[in-house]
Amino acid sequence: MSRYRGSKKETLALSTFVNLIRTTETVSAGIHSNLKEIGLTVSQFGVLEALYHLGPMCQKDIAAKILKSTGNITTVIDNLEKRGLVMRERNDKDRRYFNILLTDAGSELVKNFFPSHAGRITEVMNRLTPAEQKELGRLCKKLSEVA
Amino acid sequence: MSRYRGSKKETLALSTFVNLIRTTETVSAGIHSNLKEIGLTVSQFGVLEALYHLGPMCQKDIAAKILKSTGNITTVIDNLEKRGLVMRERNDKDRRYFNILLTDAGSELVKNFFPSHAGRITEVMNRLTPAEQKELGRLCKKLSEVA
DNA sequence: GATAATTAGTTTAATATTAAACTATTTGAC
DNA sequence: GTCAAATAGTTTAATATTAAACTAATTATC
Repeated sequence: MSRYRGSKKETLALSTFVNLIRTTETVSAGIHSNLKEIGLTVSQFGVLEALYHLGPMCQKDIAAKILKSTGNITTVIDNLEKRGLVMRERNDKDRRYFNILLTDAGSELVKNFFPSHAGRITEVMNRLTPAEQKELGRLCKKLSEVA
Repeated sequence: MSRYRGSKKETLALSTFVNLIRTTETVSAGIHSNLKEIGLTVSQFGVLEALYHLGPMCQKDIAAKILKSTGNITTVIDNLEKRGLVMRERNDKDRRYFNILLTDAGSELVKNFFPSHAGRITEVMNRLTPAEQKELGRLCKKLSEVA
């Protein structure tokens, strides 16, 4: 097998890319595994977290924040609404918008869960020294920049 | 908002984590956007690629390779099989297994698509110098290690 | 001021994804 | 050799996810 041979530059790029993707998926899966305890999906938690840290937002902004389509946000908000964790509030200045708000239950849930969540992330990321974390951040920023 | 205050170490860990996740998702989405051209999902392409580079495999090994559940692989293989890109072949030594093979059409598809796919990855990763890519690889490896 | 273009959100149809319960087969322990 | 445990794969029920077509509301243009 291994029927494809690229240049040295290409080989390095491919292996770095695969390494990056797999590391991120593995780390992310480990950190999010505890969400099952509170019966939330990663996207549901992402929405609650965004609302908690940034305040009420319309669905389009939520979609941009968690990098998903607006169609998907409709579904996720529907499910969160069914469980009483968020509310839709029609914007009366511009009736195309909903303002999405955390309910008290939603706010409580994030408040209670977030510290242990942050602790889990810290524990994993602290496998790197602070200098290494800063370097990783710099490399990510450079990778994201649209040249 | 911003109702949560952690230590300096925690703040660095959280921002590095978010940066890593968002960068990987953005980079990955950009690279995989061309899959629409050939009507494949990311998982479908991942399966074809694994079979192409590593040879025939059973479903459990495919699942491990692309970091998905075996239940999911059943669905993905079903859809690839419907399109004539892979075949299931019962293993006669141990009839619990299927050997999953690329068809000629599947093999052709990967062979034709892979060079431009590799090119796209190389283009993005080359925003980093080779030394930076190696350092990113080292940091990923360190992050993945179960201490 | 009527109408065209734009915008926020929903719906639809398709595939993905998981955990958990399940079937079929093989292996291991007595 | 028989029965229990383990293993590969499937199914089920639920949510996720997207692109594309759609509705309702707003803004811009003439």
